Amino acid sequence: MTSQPRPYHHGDLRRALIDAAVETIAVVGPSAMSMRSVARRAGVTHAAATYHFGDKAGLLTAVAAEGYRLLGDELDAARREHTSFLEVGVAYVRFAVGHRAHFEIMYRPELYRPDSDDVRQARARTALILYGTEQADRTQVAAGVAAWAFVHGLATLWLAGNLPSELGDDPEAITRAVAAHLGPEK
Amino acid sequence: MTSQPRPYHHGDLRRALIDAAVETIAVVGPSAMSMRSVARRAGVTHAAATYHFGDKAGLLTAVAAEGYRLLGDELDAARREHTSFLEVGVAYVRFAVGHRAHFEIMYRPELYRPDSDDVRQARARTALILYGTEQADRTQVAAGVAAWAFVHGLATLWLAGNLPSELGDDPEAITRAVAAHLGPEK
DNA sequence: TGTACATCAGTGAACGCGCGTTCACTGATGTAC
DNA sequence: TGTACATCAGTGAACGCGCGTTCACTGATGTAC
Repeated sequence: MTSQPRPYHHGDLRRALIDAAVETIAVVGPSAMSMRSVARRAGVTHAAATYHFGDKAGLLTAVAAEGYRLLGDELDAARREHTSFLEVGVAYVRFAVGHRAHFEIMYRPELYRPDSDDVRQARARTALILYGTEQADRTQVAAGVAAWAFVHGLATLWLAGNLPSELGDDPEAITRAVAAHLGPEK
Repeated sequence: MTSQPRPYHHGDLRRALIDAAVETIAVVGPSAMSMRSVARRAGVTHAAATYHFGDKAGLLTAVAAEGYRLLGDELDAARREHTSFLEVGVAYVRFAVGHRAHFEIMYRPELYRPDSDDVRQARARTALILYGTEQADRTQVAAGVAAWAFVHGLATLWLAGNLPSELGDDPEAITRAVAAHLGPEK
């Protein structure tokens, strides 16, 4: 118990505020998150959050950028570890379920600044992995988008509680099982 | 110009309030919609909205139920008019793009009462069309979910502005083009 | 090692605002006789 | 056709609340000499 209860200088409050934002979003949802509730959770005056991020959109921009970075890491790792591209899709669903708060912010661009350099770079890297290559032709892009749409839809439906219960409650297993039934629709 | 400027009794304010809610959501997004802004748009005191729907969740429940009903209608029509199941998927995407406000509310169950009878019935009908039959076996359900996830993901990515611009700007055409590249992933 | 000073990090109070809900009310409509 | 009365539909004012942002401030840290 040598820790000071409330050091005036936090050490890494920026980091702590992002974590607090993620935790808050996980509990109350993306639209109910407030600067004040985040600061409260971090044990700090709410003005401190504005000091570090400028405004609310600034904080959420940091969350979104971190989300894209984490997603890129996980997709990249999945691609290296498995020969099956399906496992990249499974990693996508695993990310969405495991990092729900990040995921929900990322796909609500009206809440942050999707054009910030930080976000654009991290997002471009993710897209690169999903499309396979930098100079993808139209066919490669279409194939990448097909896979992306499938896993994104599956993750979104899962998070919203819209998947039928017959499929079980393991989102990764569901992904593998359902993917087997994909096919050009007739 | 025989219309009275402000009749005390509206005639069908309930209907008008739902329309106003949908329009407001289309403009400011689902989380920024307020009872007051909706009433303002309908040209009515904000207390009138509470009178008709009980509370804010009540109004959004009505919007969600109407959304599921409209979606069911469109999917049903597509199934009757086309032999290709793909066109049911295209109808799904068309609905999402054409009824963005309804669609965004429907998949944010934390904003309304997804367990209300109204919503449950309309949602069940939609699911029925997507799964094909009432006593669907696990394979049929998995195939239905595969198709549903794909079009849902495509619609969601489109609405969030996340699809690469090379694919053009016609969501229905994109759906047909991209669906051709679906396949059990290896 | 000590001191002066600049910069950084967080405080706390204040601001004006829009919100959802409640409530007593009144104007309009419909029905019974 | 007329009247009395109940019910319905919407009003307008008030409530308390949490919010994002601003700002003068102070405590803590780091650096130059």
